Amino acid sequence: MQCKTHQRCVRTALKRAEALCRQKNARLTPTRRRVMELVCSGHVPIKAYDILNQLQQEGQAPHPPTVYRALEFLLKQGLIHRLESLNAYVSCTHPQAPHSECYFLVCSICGEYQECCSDRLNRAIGRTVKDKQFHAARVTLEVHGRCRSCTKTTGRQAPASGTPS
Amino acid sequence: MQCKTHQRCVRTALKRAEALCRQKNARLTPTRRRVMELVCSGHVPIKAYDILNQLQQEGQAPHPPTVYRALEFLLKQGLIHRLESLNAYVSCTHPQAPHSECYFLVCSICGEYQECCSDRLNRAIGRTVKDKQFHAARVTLEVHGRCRSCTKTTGRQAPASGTPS
DNA sequence: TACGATGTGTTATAGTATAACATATAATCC
DNA sequence: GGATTATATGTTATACTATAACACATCGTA
Repeated sequence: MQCKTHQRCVRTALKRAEALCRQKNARLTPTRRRVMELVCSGHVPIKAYDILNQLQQEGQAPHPPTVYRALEFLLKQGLIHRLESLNAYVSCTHPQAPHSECYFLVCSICGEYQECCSDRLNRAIGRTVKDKQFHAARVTLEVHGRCRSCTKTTGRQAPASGTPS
Repeated sequence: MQCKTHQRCVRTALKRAEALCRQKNARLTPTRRRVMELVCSGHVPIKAYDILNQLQQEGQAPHPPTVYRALEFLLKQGLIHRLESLNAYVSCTHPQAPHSECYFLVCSICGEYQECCSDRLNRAIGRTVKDKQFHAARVTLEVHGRCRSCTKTTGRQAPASGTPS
């Protein structure tokens, strides 16, 4: 984990989500809040059906649409992102910033991801696209490989999914 | 379509695929060849089940694994690519070149795609990744937007899927 | 020809996502 | 407050995407 006390990290993210929704006059209902919390709960992308299973263990017995609707809401508010190459969701690390494009580095060993926004990359993509006289609306950039700590500790194994930090 | 006579374009791609497989001692069986042909048949990404349906209309009655195996083979040979953001497949425009990374521009209006390899982009991604001390193994870069001709002809509609060029 | 490797057929099922319609809750306006 | 509208959720069913597992066939070669 990149943070020492991940619980605090989650609390912060939720506080930010609440503030942002209030500001946008969007309703962060209990279900949506709980889904947000689950997406934040690790530094690892989470799948829709893992969220569903988790909710079902908690006494609620929601059906898939409930989860997908919550995810859709959170995506729309910019609170989370979807990783296309994994069919999985991650929380946005800077939801308050009016962000252009976000890029993701995903470690194939430990499963953790980093989100990065790079002007350099934006410019490079912008130029390439412009060369082709293409008008970009949405950019998906996902890099899979080994993160720093997994490159150092070569044989490192992926932790059990859902491990708290 | 970007080419005048798309049939020739397909023939060329198939010839290239044959040569490449011969060279690599890989077996381009009739099924694989036919799947390759279908992937090449438009400048539009094609879905696995569209391939399946097409094959089923042709008298063969293959099951999903047949199609996915053929796709897997073609991916492995570098003859096609998978677009993660669409769950769809496209033929590679330069299978013979030992290519590092390929980027895709996909038009949301007409559905056509362009494949581009850019050293500039490679460098920019390489630098960003290096900054994070990340070791990249696979890069997914897919840009959705409007292609040149759809930007010119604003109201242009997507052609019926499967239209030959 | 016998053997191992590779490719295909077949059945079943896992995993991901949404359509469509009913019901409930919240926000607004009179 | 009560009617009205908009938004959110519940529920059922189904569509779409992909793979596991095992049987059978074919190919290349010793």
